[in-house]
Amino acid sequence: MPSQAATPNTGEQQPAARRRNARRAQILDAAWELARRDGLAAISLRELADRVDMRQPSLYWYFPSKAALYDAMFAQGFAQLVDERERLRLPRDPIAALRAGCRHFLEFCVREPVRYQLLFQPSVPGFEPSAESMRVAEVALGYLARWLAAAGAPDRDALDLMRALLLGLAGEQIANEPGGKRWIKFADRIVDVVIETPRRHRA
Amino acid sequence: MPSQAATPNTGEQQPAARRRNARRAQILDAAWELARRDGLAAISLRELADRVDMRQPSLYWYFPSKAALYDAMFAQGFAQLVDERERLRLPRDPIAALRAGCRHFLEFCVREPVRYQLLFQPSVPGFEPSAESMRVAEVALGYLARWLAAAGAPDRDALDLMRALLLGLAGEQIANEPGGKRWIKFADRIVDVVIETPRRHRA
DNA sequence: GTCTATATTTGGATAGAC
DNA sequence: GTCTATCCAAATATAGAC
Repeated sequence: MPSQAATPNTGEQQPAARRRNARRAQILDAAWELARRDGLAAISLRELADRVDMRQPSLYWYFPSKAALYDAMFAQGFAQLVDERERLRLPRDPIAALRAGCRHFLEFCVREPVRYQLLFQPSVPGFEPSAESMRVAEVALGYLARWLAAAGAPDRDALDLMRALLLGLAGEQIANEPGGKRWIKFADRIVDVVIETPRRHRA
Repeated sequence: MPSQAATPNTGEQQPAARRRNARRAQILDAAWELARRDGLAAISLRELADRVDMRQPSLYWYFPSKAALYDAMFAQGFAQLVDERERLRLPRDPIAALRAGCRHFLEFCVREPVRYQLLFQPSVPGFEPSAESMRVAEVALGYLARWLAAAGAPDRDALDLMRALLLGLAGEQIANEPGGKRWIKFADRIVDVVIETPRRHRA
């Protein structure tokens, strides 16, 4: 997992700030590694510090609390999603574009199950993302909303349904057959459902 | 939540065993209560013991470990689902029956979010249900499989898809609007998808 | 910025008397 | 069956020197 967007990183940075951000990114990388191995909730600051050749209290110079660490991971995860979506080369046809975008989203989820859990499931007992991190999450959701609107489904129901069905497929794929396609192969089918059925079901 | 099926309860029971099972059920009830308040992973054996007027070590006479407590909750949750499904009065028409069964499932999930998390999400860090508990879970899944088969979708794909879409709706409903219908109102629509689309999508 | 040392809390689990 | 007493491990967080 690339250690991008560990910090807003907007504008110029003094060398000191640059080094600090690089170290933060390094810590985040190690945190994801531990999360992959033991689960998100089981990240230990002691072991995390070991991985980056630090003593545990030194982490507090980079993150004021463990919750802040989770929050940074949360924001980083959505920043990665936004970044990948920005780089996608989508077909011109809006429906084909929506399909491709959804397929990418499913692949994004199953590629890193632990990231999926942090971003889309209430996975860490006491953790709630900060308002700033939620904004990044909403930016990511905006892409799906625009793809849907371009494909002829601009309403809230379509977005709700699309999100739920995609997360349902991703969740089952990850829980039951990580690495396979038994669930995510239904991607195109559910896209058709969302953009086709509103006419027939006048709820 | 009724404290049923705390224990297999098959055959006759000596009075001593009966009292023990009643106490187990009482402990389970209190555990669900704590889970609702603080989350599943945050259940503390000390506070749990307080709730049933015991000292913490006494719990170990009823459950050999905390994992065993979670396992009993897991089995109990699925037993409740099976029990409710057994009592359902379904329409004769197989498609209408499938719809009703799915609507009930969604209602079952949103009625007790913490139970949904334990049964259908990897919610407690180290917990894995025992083989015996998994059998109860499979019995529950069997109902959905039979309803689908009767409605003309006997294949594995239909069951996979149905499960994923239902869990997707339930998960979003619980996460974003507990108590509402913004997602579960799509129940009938996704049922139609699963039983109608196989023809058109020859995957 | 990073360290040592430590505070503080909390948790699950066990031993053994009664 | 239930208790008291205790163990042991692990965690986050803080204080303050350098």
